[in-house]
Amino acid sequence: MYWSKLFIPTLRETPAEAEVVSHQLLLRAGYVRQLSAGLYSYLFLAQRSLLKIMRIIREEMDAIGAQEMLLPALQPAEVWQESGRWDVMGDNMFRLKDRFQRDLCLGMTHEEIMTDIARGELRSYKQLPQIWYQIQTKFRDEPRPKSGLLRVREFLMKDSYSFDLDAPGLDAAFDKHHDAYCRIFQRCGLEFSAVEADSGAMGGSQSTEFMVASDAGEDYIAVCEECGYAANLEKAVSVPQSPRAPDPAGDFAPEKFHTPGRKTIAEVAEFTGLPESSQIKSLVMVADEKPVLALLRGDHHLSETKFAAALKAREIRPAHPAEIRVWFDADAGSLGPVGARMRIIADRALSGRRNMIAGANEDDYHLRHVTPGEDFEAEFFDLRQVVAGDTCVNCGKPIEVRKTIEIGHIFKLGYKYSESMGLRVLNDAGEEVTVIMGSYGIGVGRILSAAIEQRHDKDGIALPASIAPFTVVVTPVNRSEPAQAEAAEKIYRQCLALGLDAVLDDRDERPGVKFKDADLVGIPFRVTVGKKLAQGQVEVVTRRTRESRDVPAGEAAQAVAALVRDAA
RNA sequence: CGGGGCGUGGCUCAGCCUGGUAGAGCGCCUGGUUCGGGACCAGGAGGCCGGAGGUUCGAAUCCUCUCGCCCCGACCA
Repeated sequence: MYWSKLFIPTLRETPAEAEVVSHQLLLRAGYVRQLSAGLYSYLFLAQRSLLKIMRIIREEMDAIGAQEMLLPALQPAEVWQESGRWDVMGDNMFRLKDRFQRDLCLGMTHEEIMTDIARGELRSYKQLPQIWYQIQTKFRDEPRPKSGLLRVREFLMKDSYSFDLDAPGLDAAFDKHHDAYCRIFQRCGLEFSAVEADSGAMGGSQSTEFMVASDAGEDYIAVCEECGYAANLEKAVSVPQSPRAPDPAGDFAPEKFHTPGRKTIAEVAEFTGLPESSQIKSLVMVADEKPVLALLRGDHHLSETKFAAALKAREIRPAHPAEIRVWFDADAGSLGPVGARMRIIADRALSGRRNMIAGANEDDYHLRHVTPGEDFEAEFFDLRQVVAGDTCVNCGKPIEVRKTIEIGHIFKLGYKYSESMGLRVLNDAGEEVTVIMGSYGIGVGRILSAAIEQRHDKDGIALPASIAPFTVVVTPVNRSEPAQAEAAEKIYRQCLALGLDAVLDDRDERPGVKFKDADLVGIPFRVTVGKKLAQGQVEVVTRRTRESRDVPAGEAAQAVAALVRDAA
């Protein structure tokens, strides 16, 4: 294609509304324009990249025997009511009514639709297993769209769904997806981690998330470089660092002492001269409308996911100050387990500790010599959030915490949808059995954003050839030199003949403008046709590394093709 | 939903406090000179100052309401 004819609206300056790098660059490089909060138009360049990403996804999905479909985005309430998610999804779902006042929604995901298709058609174990997928726009009424294309209200997802007769079948489908996903992300040039994850509102027994390390991300993962353990922070386990100071030995009774104005763990630590790890942190939570006191070591943080899981609670929240006042007759900052009249659950790191500091449930007073199991009773669970510096439960090496972008998530759904929606087949004994399902998502747009987050520099985007909008740009330096224009045109045609995705920068612009734009847009290879043409030479430049080699003009296209092959 | 910030040509922003006929740079158009990392000269187009109400002789500027966008938090298939 000829650049002069293309719509590539690059910006010299960074638009003010963009905060994260990928967003800034997508706007500056003319890939996207924003219509409204969380709604983006994907312009020519973005669409080319997305099509390449989707082609990779299709190739790998097809390779594991998955079949592509196209499903409605507009969906009737009935199927969501059947699965129970019409209520569960709450405000996250876009809902509307048709002219007959029937309830509809815009699909956030397609478990219900796929299950509905399957239950109408799958009758026999002989038809299993099946893997069906779709690449489509999905909708979520985000409370706060943000970070450019990372959290949006309308987004392109690939979702696949597996149907199996039994658990080993599901395991196989899950593993196939795991492997296919690794290949997809590798081909997209991403550095990623597959981590254990919480299944959340999707339901199901086991799930793995695919995460790309990035400061623009919203998720944290815990990783052990040594043994490969990796988990979402919501779920991660670790061995905490030992308390900073040993507990006082001896069998003491709790003893109240005055701590005027000392409310936070840090203030009490400073006041007592004892480290935070010698304190018991008391958090008042409300789980499914019932008060619960959660206890942690002073320097630890509560994992709300683990807390909810421990109580099997659907909804949890911190208690309001007014509630705390009523229940304890003291304010947050002076609370403790001794004498608390509610369910108490404690993190395992408190098990076996003695003579710690805790709030006295009286404003401006704390207790010393508080011993779990003696001075109060609690149920022990793992409630603690992993922090950097903890050690791995498998190998004892240090755990690292990384900020990440979630680009894929695969779930063993189990029987959640097949049970509620009645998807059953006959097995070889003629008995009716419920089909077991899995679901497997990839955020297509997120791959693009994540790739840019990982691969950019001060000059712009540096995507790998596999997903860059063009593979090579041929740039004549001086258009007024007919020889350069002719040579560039010829090289461009040779690139096309070799199957390279090429663009000829035939704009009547100064060379600096063309170089800057090519760098910004992120075309992996550039053939510069300039003054060395007099000696029959042109330059082949690699965007990422800035490496440049002179080659005879007639061999330039071949040289680029070779570089593309090497990179793949 | 709570807290904060911002809405002025396509983009980045000044002007607002202290009301008096709307500015700069970049981009865009025309002509010319240029041509290896976002050129130069000359000429030109383009703005209901987010919207509505109010105060005032007079509002981009002051007041009220409203809409939108961004950030932090809550939330996050």
